[in-house]
Amino acid sequence: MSSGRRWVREFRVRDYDLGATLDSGQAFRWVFRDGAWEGVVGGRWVRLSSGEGVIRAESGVDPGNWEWLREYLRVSVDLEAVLATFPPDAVLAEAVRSCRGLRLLRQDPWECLASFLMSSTKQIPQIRQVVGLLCERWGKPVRGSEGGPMFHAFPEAGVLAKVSESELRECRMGFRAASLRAAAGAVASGNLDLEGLKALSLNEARARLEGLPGVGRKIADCVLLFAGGFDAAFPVDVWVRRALGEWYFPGRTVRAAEIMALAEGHFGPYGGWAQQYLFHGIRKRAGRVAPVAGLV
DNA sequence: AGCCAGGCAGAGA
DNA sequence: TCTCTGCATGGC
Repeated sequence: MSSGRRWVREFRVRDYDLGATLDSGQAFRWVFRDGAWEGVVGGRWVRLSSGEGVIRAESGVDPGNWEWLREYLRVSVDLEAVLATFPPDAVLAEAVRSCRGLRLLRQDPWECLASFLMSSTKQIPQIRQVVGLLCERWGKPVRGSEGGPMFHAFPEAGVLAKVSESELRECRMGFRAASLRAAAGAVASGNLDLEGLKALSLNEARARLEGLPGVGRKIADCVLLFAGGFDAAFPVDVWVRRALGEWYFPGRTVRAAEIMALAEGHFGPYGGWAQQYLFHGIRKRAGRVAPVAGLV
């Protein structure tokens, strides 16, 4: 083991469940090891753990002023204020109770888009595997500490744009490879300005993303919610569809249009957060969530 | 062994 | 506008 210098920063937080946040299907690169979460954010390795009213971040290389991590974790978001915007219904109250401290991250738009492009009809552990393979093969090497083991950043769009479809398929992503390659080309060429989406309306930004092959309503909403700052974007996947159907329309079959109308109209300006509570809540109930607790 | 997974797009009704 | 289907791959 290296005994070199370590940089540490503690963020004062309350009601922040790091495990639920990092392992609820928003991001796919966090690994829980020796009591902490290890990952790479914006090309920087970091190790996160929960303490008494704080999130503790460590790195073995100079992290600068840590603002990149504060932004990623959205430490300054007032969760109580977010929850106060939720409609007062019993279903949502129960979901919030079962996932106390779950928060949304602010991720890099390219990593988020690419990851969710590879996600369709895959289980979360499988998505993690595919993303991991992609990073190992084409991501820039990153060290967590002087002389320590090597990690990898998420591959840049410009790199993936030059990779052949069959090489991408070697990362086990199957038919999704062509879409990933096309998206990488659009981003690398400047044809699609992901940062610029943040200045658009939700509908405009969504339409831009849906212009990419392989990106429909659901993947677009994931990117807008998890990376674009659109807290009202409400991705509807199989789990959320199940939760809305079972809990808001119990005992009968529901048409897809009814689900979408509820998703768009019921949950308010932080609907995406409500969506994440419903998603994590029903997956928890189904036994699909690893029991790593840690509410600060 | 067969069904399902943080979907999408094209075809046919 | 709805429903059906193929697409790759792996977990359960």
